[in-house]
Amino acid sequence: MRVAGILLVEDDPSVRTGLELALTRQGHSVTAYATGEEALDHVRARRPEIVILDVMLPGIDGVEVCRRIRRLDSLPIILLTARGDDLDIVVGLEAGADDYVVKPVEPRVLDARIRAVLRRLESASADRISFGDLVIDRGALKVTLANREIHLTPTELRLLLELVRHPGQVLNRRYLLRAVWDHNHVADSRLVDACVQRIRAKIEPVPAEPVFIHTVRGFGYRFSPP
Amino acid sequence: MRVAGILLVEDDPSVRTGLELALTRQGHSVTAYATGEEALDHVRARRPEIVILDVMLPGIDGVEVCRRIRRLDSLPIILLTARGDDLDIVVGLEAGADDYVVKPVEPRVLDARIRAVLRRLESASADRISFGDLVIDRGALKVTLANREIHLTPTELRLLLELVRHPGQVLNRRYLLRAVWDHNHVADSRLVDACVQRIRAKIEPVPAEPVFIHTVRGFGYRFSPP
DNA sequence: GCGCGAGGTCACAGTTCTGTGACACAGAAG
DNA sequence: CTTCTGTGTCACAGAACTGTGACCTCGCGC
Repeated sequence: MRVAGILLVEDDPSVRTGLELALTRQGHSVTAYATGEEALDHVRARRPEIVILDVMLPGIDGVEVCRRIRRLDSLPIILLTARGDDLDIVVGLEAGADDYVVKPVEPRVLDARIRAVLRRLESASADRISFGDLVIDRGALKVTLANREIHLTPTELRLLLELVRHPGQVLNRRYLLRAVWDHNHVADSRLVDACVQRIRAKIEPVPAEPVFIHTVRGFGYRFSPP
Repeated sequence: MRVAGILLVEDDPSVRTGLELALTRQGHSVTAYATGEEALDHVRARRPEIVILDVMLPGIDGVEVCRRIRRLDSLPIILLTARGDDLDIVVGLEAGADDYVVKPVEPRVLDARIRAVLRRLESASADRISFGDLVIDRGALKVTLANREIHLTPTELRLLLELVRHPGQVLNRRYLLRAVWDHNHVADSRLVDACVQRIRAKIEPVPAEPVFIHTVRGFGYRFSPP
C-alpha cells in the first residue's frame, strides 16, 4: 500500500477530521491544518508529497495559497471546494492546481484522484529511459544492458544522451561536436567516430552490426531502438 | 498559444463535432474518431500528446481502451463520460486515466483540465531543475550559476544530483557513499567532505557560508535552495 | 578558556579519460 | 577493377580526475 505524505488544508473542523480519518484509512499519512498560512509554513519546512487544499479558507484563500506554493515548488495540488461552477474550476486550474474536486466527495474517489496525480508524477519524472535491454538511468547517471551495469565515461554518456534525445533522427558530426564538446572543433576529426566506437564497444552486442547507434554514411549517426 | 495534438474519441457525432470545434478554437490540433479500435491504431501510429476518451463506446469501451493504451505508452488520458457515479470514476482512474470528466462539460473547463494535465507532464519531465541562480540541466549534464557555465566532474555532478534529489533532507555520509560511489567504503574518510568542498568551491558564492549545501553537524549534508 | 571530535582544506600520486594522427577498411562512383 | 571518400580501429601522450592522509579550523560541552 502506497503511503503518501499528504498535507490537508480545510477550515471546517468536521470535514477536516472526516477526510483526515478517511485518507488515513486508505493508507496515507496525513497532516491537517485549518489555514493557508500554516500550510505554506508546512510546505516550506516539510515538503509534503501532495497538497489537498480547500478553496474557501479564512485569510489567504485556497487559490492564492496554490499560487504561492507554485512559486516554491512544483508539488502536486488538488483543490477542493463546495463551489463547482465553471469559472472557479478554470481559475483554480490556471493557478497551478493539478485537479479540482467538488465537495462533497466520496473518500475513495478522492483517493483515486490522489493516486492518479501521484502516478502521473512518478511515471513522468521517471529518471530512466529504456530501449529494449538498454536502460539509461539519468538520475543515477548509470547505464545498464540486460541488467548488467555498463560503465560509460562522462563524454560517452553525454554523446549517448544527445543521440537518445532525438531517437530516429540523424545527427551530423558538426552538431554532435557542438552539443557534446561545445567547442567549434575542426570538422574533420575522428573525435566523434572514436567516441561512438567506444560506446558501441560497450553497449552493442556485436559492435560491427550496431543495434542502437547506426551509421548513416555521409550524414552522421542515428540512434534507433531495436 | 500552446498547440497540442489531441486524439478525441467519441461515438456521438454531434458531441464529437462540437468538442472538436471547441478544442480547435482553443488552439489545439484535434483528430477525432468514433471507435476504440481506430483510436488504438492512431495511438500506435501517431503518438498523440493527449487522448480524450468517451467511456461509452461501441465495441471496446473507453476504460478498456484506456488500459490498452497504457500498455503501449504512458501518454496522458482524460476520460469523458455521462455516467458520473463514484464507482465509475474510481474504476476509470484505476485503469490509468489522468482525469475523469463528467459530460456535459464546458469547453473551457475541458481545456483547463487538458492544460493542467499537460503542464504537470511538462514540469515533471523537465530536464532542468533550478534553485535560484543555480540551474542543473540533466539532459545536457551541465550546471550553470547565474548563466555562467560551471564545470563539474562526474563524481561531483553525481553527488550534487543525489543531494538535489532530496531537497531539504539531511543525507548522511554512509548513504552518500553508497549512492554516489556505490561501494561500502571505510566510514571514516574525507571522501565525501572533499567532494562537497570541491562542489562548494564551484557553486557557492562564499564557500565558507554555503547557500546550497549545508553542513548538519553530526549527521551529514542537506541541500536546501536559498 | 580548554579539550575533543567533527568537518574543512590541501597537495599529491596513481588512475582514468580524451583528443589526435596514422592507418585499415568499406562503399560508391567511374 | 581502380579510385576516392567516408568511417572504423588503435595506440599513445597529455590532461583531468580522484582517493588518501596529514594537518588545520570550528563548534560544542565542560
